[in-house]
Amino acid sequence: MGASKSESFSNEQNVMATIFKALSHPARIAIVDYLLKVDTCICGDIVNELPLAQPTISQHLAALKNVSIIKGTIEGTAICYCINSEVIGKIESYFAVIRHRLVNKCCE
Amino acid sequence: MGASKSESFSNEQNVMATIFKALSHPARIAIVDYLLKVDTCICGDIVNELPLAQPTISQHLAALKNVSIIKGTIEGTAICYCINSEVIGKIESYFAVIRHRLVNKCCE
DNA sequence: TTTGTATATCGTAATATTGCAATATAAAAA
DNA sequence: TTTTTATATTGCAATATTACGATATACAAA
Repeated sequence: MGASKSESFSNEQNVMATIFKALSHPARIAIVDYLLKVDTCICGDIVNELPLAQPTISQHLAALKNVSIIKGTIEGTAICYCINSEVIGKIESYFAVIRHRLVNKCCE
Repeated sequence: MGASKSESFSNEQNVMATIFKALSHPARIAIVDYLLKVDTCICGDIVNELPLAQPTISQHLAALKNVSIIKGTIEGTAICYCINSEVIGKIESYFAVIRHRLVNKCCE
């Protein structure tokens, strides 16, 4: 085998795993970091910021865009990428539920 | 190549990517879900809960344990796994920072 | 000690990811 | 139209992940 048996899990479980997979590479964390650091939404000069070739950055951006962690808006020739706070909120509430359920659990 | 160039990124970026990678598979999300659902910390009957073979579950548990999302305590022959709220807190503060920096950003 | 129970590790096949050179696309500028 | 600029896609090699049968380990019970 080798492929993950996603049919065996709930839709919600697959969705969360897919979101976390998008964040599972340091380059993509670095892209999120950079998008947060710059004041305005920034376009493709992420290529100058990271030690990766342009096609590689483009792939990582696509991975983040596919799960809507970032959004891209066309600005002339360039594309302005920025963080989509909606998905951030979804992740936050996932952990809020965990936090809530952890109260009065064992192992502490 | 094919290996991710982790040397090129900050330690914090690698740490966060590694934590998210541990959560990037639906079986591991299902394990976290299950650990939250059961009242007490549960041991290896996760094998009966998920449609995966015992060695596969063991691998997924090891992946979660490696990044301290879960902790395992030996209880006789069995091992009692449970969620480690410390790491959950680390992830929560990561997103709290993002949330904080998203205020007054563009793209909304 | 032998047996049973719980979990981990090994070996390996199938599949997915990563990275980049080369190339394509698409819109603005000349 | 041609050129430039910004980004995406293709193709492919290197590497990582996933899944599981077989086997090992480790401890408890008989």
